[in-house]
Amino acid sequence: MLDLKRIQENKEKVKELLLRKGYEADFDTILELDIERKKIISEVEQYKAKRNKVSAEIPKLKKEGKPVDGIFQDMRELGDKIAECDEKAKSCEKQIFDLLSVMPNIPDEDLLAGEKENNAVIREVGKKPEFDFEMKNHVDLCTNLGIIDYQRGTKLSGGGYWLYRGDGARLEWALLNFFITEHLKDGYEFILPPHQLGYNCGFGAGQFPKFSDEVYWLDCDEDRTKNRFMLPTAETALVNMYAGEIIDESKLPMKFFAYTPCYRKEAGSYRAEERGMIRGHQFNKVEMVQYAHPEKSMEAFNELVDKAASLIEKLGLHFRVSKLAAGDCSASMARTYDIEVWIPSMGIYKEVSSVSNANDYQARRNNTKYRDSKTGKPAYLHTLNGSGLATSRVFPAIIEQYQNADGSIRVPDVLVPFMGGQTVIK
RNA sequence: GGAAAAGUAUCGAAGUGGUCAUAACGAGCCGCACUCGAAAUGCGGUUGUCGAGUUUUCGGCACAUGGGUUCGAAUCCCAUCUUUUCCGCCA
Repeated sequence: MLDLKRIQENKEKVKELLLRKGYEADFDTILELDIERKKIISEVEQYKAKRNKVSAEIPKLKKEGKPVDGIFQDMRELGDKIAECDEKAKSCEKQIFDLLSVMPNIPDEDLLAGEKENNAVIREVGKKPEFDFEMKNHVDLCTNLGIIDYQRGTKLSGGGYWLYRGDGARLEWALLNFFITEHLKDGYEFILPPHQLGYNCGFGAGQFPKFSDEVYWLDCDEDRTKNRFMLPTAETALVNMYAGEIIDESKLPMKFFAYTPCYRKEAGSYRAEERGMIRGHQFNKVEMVQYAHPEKSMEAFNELVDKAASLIEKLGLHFRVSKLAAGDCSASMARTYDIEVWIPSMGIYKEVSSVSNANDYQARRNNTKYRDSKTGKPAYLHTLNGSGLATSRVFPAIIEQYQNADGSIRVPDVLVPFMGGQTVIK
């Protein structure tokens, strides 16, 4: 949710920044509605003040035995006026709210305008592995080893689902355990949230109302605000934990991570060209979230980027870090860096982590505040999130980058302890 | 899923149509006094939000949420949510 005050004070600047995201904002309607709203409120408050004053006198008059019928008549009329104004003010507020609800976050000023083509690689780690044999893709490797069962996954649930089997399930679990262990070392609190969330969580995270078709809905109420959905990322849960609360400043930053599967419809996506486990309807992910003081949120952001990168680095995978152009950041985010791992068979880098700073956008939507020690007043805090990491992209990268000539897979050193000492999958 | 009870500030809790909503009473927290210091005691302060002025301020709204009745609702009525207890089901 954007700050109406910031729009009032810097209309053109905000407009320009949003345009970098490819979003053409119309603020005039909203600003007019706000003026109208204030006018009505000023008016109705005078009526209400009068009603309160008169109401307080009625018991006294009654005690003195004075007639009050005439006053009741006047008050009834005043009551009607109040109801009418309240109605109008509410309508203005609702319109303003609805307009603001669908506006994306303002990108940070240093972001370039445009889409993917303007993303900038800011860091590259390791080298593309070279093979002195004919390299295979992860789908063939996994199928031959029997560690991923695509066919039976499809049999159970349709396209975009697979089964992890045997050493495959073990490798997946080892990855998750490795991530969890690393985050615990860094002092993050481990959370296992519900996978089914209420509408308000989707709204708070900024996914709804605009992207409510991208998740799986439970229940059948026609009114989606009454239904629950399967979370598309643990961020949706973590970022709403403190909705409506005022957090003591001394508790910031608060650092969490959660493991959940992520459920996504991925309707109309690139399924055809993305075989295997690159894009599924259900994948495992460990997600990191920080609640930060606004002045410290860049610091938190850098920490999250470094954490995500260090996980891949420890796995010994070749990857790069990209700073996304404004238009490639998701709607809720002011700034995003992607960590992309090399998938040899595809000849491209694929996102394994997306680290973002929402600034106060999510906090405004779900009303999460901290008490500022300087002013003593509550203020919106900043929320940040980053995958740490999504296994479904790391897994194929490991399979492909660690493949041997005979089709077996060497287990990355850091995972060996989590695989019970096993060093090769064959 | 069924039944009953409950939801008021940081916590416990009183208020059951107007005079007791910033909200009694108790505790916590902050400041001051007493003290060499602490404890104890005493005094004062301690919600959020919106609007108008912006140096002191004034006013509206909020008693789980949303409606309704009324000149007037924490209080009466309806719906929803949550919690607790009991019953049912269950890993």
